[in-house]
Parts: sequence; structure tokens; C-alpha cells
Amino acid sequence: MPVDVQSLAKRRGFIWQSAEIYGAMAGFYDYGAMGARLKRKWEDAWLKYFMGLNDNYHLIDTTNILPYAALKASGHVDGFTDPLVECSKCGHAFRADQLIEDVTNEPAEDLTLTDIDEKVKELDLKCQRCKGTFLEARTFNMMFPVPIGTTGKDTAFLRPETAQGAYLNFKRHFEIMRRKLPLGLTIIGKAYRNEIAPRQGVYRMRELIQAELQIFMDPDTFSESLNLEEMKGKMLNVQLVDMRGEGNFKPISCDELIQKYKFPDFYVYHMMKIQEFYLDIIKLPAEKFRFFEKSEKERAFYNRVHFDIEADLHTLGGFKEIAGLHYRGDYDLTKHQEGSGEKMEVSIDGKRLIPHVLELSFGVDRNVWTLLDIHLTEERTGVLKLPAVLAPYTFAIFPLMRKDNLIPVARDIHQKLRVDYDVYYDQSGSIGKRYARMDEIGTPFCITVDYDGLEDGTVTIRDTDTSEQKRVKLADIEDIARALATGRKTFADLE
RNA sequence: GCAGAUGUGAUCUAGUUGGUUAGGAUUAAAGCCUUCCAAGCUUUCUGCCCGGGUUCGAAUCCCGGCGUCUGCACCA
Repeated sequence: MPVDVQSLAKRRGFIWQSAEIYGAMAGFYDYGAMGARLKRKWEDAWLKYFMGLNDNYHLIDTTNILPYAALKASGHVDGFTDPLVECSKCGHAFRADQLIEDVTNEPAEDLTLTDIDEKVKELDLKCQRCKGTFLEARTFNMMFPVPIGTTGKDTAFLRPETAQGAYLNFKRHFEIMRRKLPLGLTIIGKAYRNEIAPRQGVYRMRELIQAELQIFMDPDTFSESLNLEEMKGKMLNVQLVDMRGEGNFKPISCDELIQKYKFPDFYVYHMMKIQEFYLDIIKLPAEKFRFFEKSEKERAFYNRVHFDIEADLHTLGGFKEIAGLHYRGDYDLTKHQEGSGEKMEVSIDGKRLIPHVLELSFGVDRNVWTLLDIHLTEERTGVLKLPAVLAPYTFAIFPLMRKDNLIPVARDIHQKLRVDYDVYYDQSGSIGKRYARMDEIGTPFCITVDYDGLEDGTVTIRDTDTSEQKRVKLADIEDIARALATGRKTFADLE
């Protein structure tokens, strides 16, 4: 029986559509009891790893609503839009640039609204449905507008990316953190995009969670703060633009990417760190992970170097973007300097500069989905083989049977471990059924109190990945739990 | 957003030339049994996406909405 990720995600409490009792809205999702735990664990692992790269990287939290002026300056008010023309008769709206391109066969992407109105007249364009005439062109912005106050005159938007919060706060944090570069600002939070056609589950959402690290740095000296030696001999799974169509990726050494392909060494260093995160912490199989270079056309114009980080997901039919590494130059701070009139220039050792930004941007929902997609196997009745640090529950405690002499011992272990760890207690149904439940939600270790153990003071620990069991001393259980939960020991290390 | 397909308990599904109390499997809960991998037995809970229409009668036909899937378009 094949294991369906989607229905397991619902049935076992991971993730499903928001407001489903009212028929749901496309592009909005809720996390349930297991999903919220899994998401939190992913975020914790992500924070621990990437904040650990430098002492001067800090977690901040900024508003979901941003003023018009900030998003005007960032380019989102103008750039995050599509021009539309609406039929005066049937009210149907069309993409104006496409209507024009269809007739002229010339790119119409950069036309202003006035240009479009002229072109529509000139080419005598009519509604494709009812042949009605078009009203004046207007823009459809992908940002959700938010009216503020009683008059709603102060317009604002839900943020389309968390990154802006870091840029807006850069200057103050530079001061607070004693004027040092690199300075990293991390935000984990919601972003909102009014997608025209959200589809493919959590892959394209209207309300999404981002985990982003914005590193403000001097490109001339940034590398000095990094241990570039770590890149020695390291290979990265890379698909360069000119390698398209030649398989999924090619392992290329960090050295070659820097020397031959001329990517900045600090950029390649962070590629290496990201790969390490996915392979070592998230435990993605190497063949399901790659960096996918975006061509000049595909990437935003302000990105000087842009690779997507992709995972091979069978539920979505192949390699899909789950994160991005963007070298944005000084575009963002320069824009906010122009927009706000606040100086973004800083002075370090007599050198004045507007810091450049290296952005590490992760889609949290996509990453949580990736965990389910990659780690859910069809073994037995479906086993979610999560690393211990990511599992919603780390331990489950069972009495072998619902019997008076077994229950108090199991309860006692539960009480002890739940203080420090996420522990699931279960005594209903057969032992096999209880193991199967834990298999499905990815609890890596099940501790069972049995009759033999009552006599010699032991319990069994079962490894979910293999369903193998080992017998350990009850007196050692807290030490063993600590080692397993932190990942300092694996099941194989147990005697 | 366009076109086509589609929507039945928590999950998966049977049932639609309109006709009795919409059937099954799994899950879940309670109990019995059980000395380790969804065993068995008994009992129990939950359903025709929403709103109109046609009809003596609608899960079934029609219209609209919402959701989902596929293709196209979109993805700063």
C-alpha cells in the first residue's frame, strides 16, 4: 500500500488547508499539532546552524505590515505588479502586456500604463471574450494592501518578503551591535503574496513563512571573517546555467567555482555551509540536493549571483526550489537611503561604504514539506525517518501491555523525561499499533517497559528507522535520552 | 487567470439511465484478549463541498460559487 504524504499530513496532524470547514481558500495552510512541532524543530535547527556562523548574527522580529513608502523605495510597489486591462462590457481582465505582445510579437513588459493605453488604442485591441472595448489600464499588485486607521488614508501592505524588515533596521542594529561588519540580521516570519494561481500544495502559498539571514558586509573584507580553509577539497552539487539539460547536477569543487567560474569566495563559502546544513542536519540524500544557478533573465536584476537551493521531491515531481542564496550588492540599502533620506553609509576603519548584502533565504513551509516528502518511506506501514533533532516527539513510552504492574514504571519514565524532552505516552491498543503510530509521526525512539525488565531493572529502546530493539538499564535512561535527543549518540552507539 | 477533469465519514473509496435506512476498508474511541511490531472479538463516533434550480423524489441532472488536479499563463 503506497503511503500518501498528503493524506498522512492531514490524518496525523501535520498540515492542511486553512478554513477547510468553509471550503478553504487557495494558498493558505494551517499547521496542526505535529506540523507545528515539526516546523518549530526545523526553525530551531536552522537558527542554531546559521546563527552559529558568526557571533555578530542576531535574531530580530519585525512587523508584517510595512508602510507604502518603504515598499515604494524597495521597488515592490512598482516592480511587483502586472498591468491589467478590463473589458468595459463583460468586466473580464486580461494581462495587458500579453495582449500587446500577442499582436506585435515584441516584448511589452516595460510599457507604462500610459504606453499601454496608447497601444491598446493604436492596435484597436478588443476583449477576446465579448469583443467589448477596454477601460484604462491598471496594475495588479501581488502585495495585499492594508488600509490603516479610520480613514484608511495611510496605505500600507503586508510584507511580500521578510528581508525588508532587516534592511529597515540595519542602521540601528549596526549602532547597537557596536559598528561591526559583518552584521547578520535573521528574521523568521510570515510573508504575503497575492498569487494568481496558488497550486501544488504548500509550494506556492499566499501566506508563507520565510527564514532569512541578511548578512551586511564589506565585499572587500568579508572573506577575512570566514574560515575559507574549510572549503578545501569540498565538492558541491551544482547545476550551472550552461549545464542545463545535462543531468541534474555535477559535483564541482569549491575551488573550481571560485577560480574557474569566478564566483566570490564568500558566496561559495556560504554555498558550502548550506549544503552542509542540508546533508548533515536535515539528512537529505546527496543525490536529492543541488544548487541551481539562475540565469541573468531569471534572477532579479539586483542579484549579482543567484543560485536556488533545490530538493528532489517526488510529491512535486522533481527538483524544486526550497531556498535561495542571493548576493544583492548594495541595492537594498541604497534604495532605502534614497527613499528615506537616512544615510545608510557606515564607516569602518576610516573606510566609508554602503554595506553589501548576502541573503540566505529559506521557505519554511517548503522545507517542512521537504522533510515529509524525503523522509517518509514505504517500509512497514509507512515510516517517517526523521533525525532526532527534527522529530515532533523524540521519545514514546509504552507499557508492553495495559497491566497494573507495567503502567506505573512507564508513567514514571514519562514524568522524568517530559521535563526536558518531547515525549509521547501511549498505552492503548496493541504494542504493534503503538509502534506503527510512532512510525507515522516520526518519533525516533520508543521505550517499552516489559516483564523481563521489571525483574532485572531494564527497558527496551526501539529505533524507528530500523525497528531494531536494544535493552538498556532503567537507571541509565535519562543519560541515554540526553545523548539520543541531542544527537551526541545514535541508536547504533548504544550497547 | 484561461481550458479540461473532478469533489462521498478523520483517511481511502463503492454507489450517478434520479427512487427505501449511502455500502466497504482503514483510522480513532471504549471494553475483552494478548509477554513486542497496525492480530482477533464486541461496541461506538463521524459523511454526499456550499448555495440555488428542475422534479412527486437529487449524492446522482442543470446553474453559480468554492476547493483540488492537469495543461497553458504567472512566479518581482
